[in-house]
Amino acid sequence: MVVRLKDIAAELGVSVVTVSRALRDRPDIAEETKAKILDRVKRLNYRPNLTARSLVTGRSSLIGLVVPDLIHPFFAEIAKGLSAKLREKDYFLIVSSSESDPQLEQDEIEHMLAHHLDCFVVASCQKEPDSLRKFGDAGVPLVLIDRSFPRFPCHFVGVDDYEVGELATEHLIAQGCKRIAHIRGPVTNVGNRRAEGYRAALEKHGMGAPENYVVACGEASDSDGETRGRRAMEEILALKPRPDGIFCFNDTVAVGAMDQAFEAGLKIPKHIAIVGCGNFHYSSKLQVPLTSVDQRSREIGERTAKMIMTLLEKPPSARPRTVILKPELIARESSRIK
Amino acid sequence: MVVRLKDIAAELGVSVVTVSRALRDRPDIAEETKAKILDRVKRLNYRPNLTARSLVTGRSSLIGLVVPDLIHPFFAEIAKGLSAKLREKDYFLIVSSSESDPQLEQDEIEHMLAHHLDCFVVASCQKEPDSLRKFGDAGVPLVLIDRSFPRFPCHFVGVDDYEVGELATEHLIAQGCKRIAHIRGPVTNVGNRRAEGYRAALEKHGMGAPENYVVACGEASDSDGETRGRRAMEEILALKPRPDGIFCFNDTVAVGAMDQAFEAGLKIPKHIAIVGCGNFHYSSKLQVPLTSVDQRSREIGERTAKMIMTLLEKPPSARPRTVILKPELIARESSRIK
DNA sequence: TTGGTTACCGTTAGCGTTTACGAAACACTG
DNA sequence: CAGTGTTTCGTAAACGCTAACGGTAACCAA
Repeated sequence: MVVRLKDIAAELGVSVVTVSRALRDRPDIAEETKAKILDRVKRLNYRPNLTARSLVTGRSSLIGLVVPDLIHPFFAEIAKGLSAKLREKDYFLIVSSSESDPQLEQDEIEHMLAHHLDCFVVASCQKEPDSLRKFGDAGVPLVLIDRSFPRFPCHFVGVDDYEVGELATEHLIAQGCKRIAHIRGPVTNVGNRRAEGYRAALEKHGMGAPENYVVACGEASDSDGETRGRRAMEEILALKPRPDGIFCFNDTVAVGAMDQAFEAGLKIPKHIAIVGCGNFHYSSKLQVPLTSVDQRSREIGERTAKMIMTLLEKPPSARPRTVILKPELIARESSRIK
Repeated sequence: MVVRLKDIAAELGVSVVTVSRALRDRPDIAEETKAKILDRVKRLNYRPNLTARSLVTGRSSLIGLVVPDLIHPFFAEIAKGLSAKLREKDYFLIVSSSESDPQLEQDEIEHMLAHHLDCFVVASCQKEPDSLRKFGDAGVPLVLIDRSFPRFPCHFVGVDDYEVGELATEHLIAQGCKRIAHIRGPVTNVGNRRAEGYRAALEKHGMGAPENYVVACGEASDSDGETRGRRAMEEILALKPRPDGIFCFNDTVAVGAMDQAFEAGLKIPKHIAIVGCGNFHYSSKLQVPLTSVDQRSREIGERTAKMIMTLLEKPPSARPRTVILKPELIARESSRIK
């Protein structure tokens, strides 16, 4: 049924190795025989069994991608950019969604390791990086994206989240906001750094913010981000004096926050200015187009692909490689106070 | 470095096969030895090499998914539902985005076939199904989703697109629209069936529509769907008398169409009612919340996973299995005429 | 001629696992 | 006690491919 190397070899009266050589474009084969073989290969519609090849070469041409949520535009963009670049080098992407569940993430990674993938790309939802050390043990390169860990040196591609918080807050200040609140994300490096950037920007302008101006909304990257945004906004709207500007952890949360504000009869940006993060492709289409900090998801995917290639081509270097992209603020209606 | 069956066998003084039996929970092994082996397996953190297993069993536990666009919420949802269900049975998903390019789709499928996946799930952008016949030749089950082909019997999961067109159009009629136009999608089964449903609904109510009320916008599933929607809307707005209701091929196109209407100074739904298709998760958050026909993407993913399981467990049956889901209209502001 | 190089191709031995088969030990039957 | 069945294990072969090595023939320089 399915054609093997052996079949082609038998038909042409050559050895299996010779056919293999022709297919992999090896130098030690005569042009004439090579042509003959390739012709037959094409006519028989032969496809090399990559599983078998993988077993002997130890390379599978498969890359693992584990993200918290595949629907989330940020990760979907990354997956797309990554997949597109990898395709050029004949690599495939195996994806898995951890649903922001650290245990599930661990299980999936453990399972993926059994498939002997060439490299892993993980946007990890772990609190501590301990479980990620198994990659080192297994000798498989790991590239973290979006989220890194302090004191865990590892290849990384993402934006500087401190800068994200700073950028958003500076913008609100420039728009004339006096009382700027923050709906912060989970207690992870990302959440912490954005909050730090937010505080730093305020202090730089001699503004500061009371403790209760920072409201946590939990694991905001999953699908109920909107609900979390609504709940956080409820708290914020109860504050006195009411904040006049909010930096939201991401656009999903911002959408929920805006909904809640509308229900309370408030106008955006007149009463409250909103800045989100992620610049999802629908953020410009919202009822009130949302100002957002772009996280360069497409570039993250592409740069990650590039990093993987150098990682796989060159001998494993001890030094972790890092690509930090500059976030970019896209100003829209939701923060246009003037 | 990496532990093999052989290593465990050597440490315990048993044969490789015995260890293999313990791991796969085979009956012909003593409980005592099995416990001893499993204990050692756990302590050494052994992971079976699934590549090697795959080579001999002929099953890889990998499923291929090829869709036109990974960012597209419809396909992203499908990927998520599929991946979640497959995980329960220890299957992984290899994804690829064809970018709505038939040639690219063919190449990717061809390449994927070399990896000896257990099953393929394809939302094909081919005009003709000829290139899909290779699955039959290769003996790999194929499940088409979202898009099927007339006169090409194949496993299929999706909604009835004729019904989609009918449902959307009936709704516009019920809302009191008198001149209903259609921004149609590509000349594929999906595009054709929706247009047929649209025409049928009109005729059923004795309305009909002039030829130029149907405007094509091309391959609308890719990322520039909005631009295509705008261009199509331009044509429609030039018609006299101007249509008062439009059924758009999908929500992305509808967004573009609405933008164009806004720019022309029109109000939605007052001057023109809009119905989209797909019910993307942002459609309810738009400037004017969009009425849309839900395509049950999550269910498609899950039902596809279920179908794959029966396909892989049971002997290959000749009869193609088909799951046709009922589309559901979600009424929102964009068509609320009263 | 001899020795050395090069071009080309085959033989052998795996890669890590599973399947098929057989053997040993033991218990049970008549 | 021979014969039969059952339980538990090992040996050998295979899955389809590639890496490593060896061998042959042809050609060239000394």
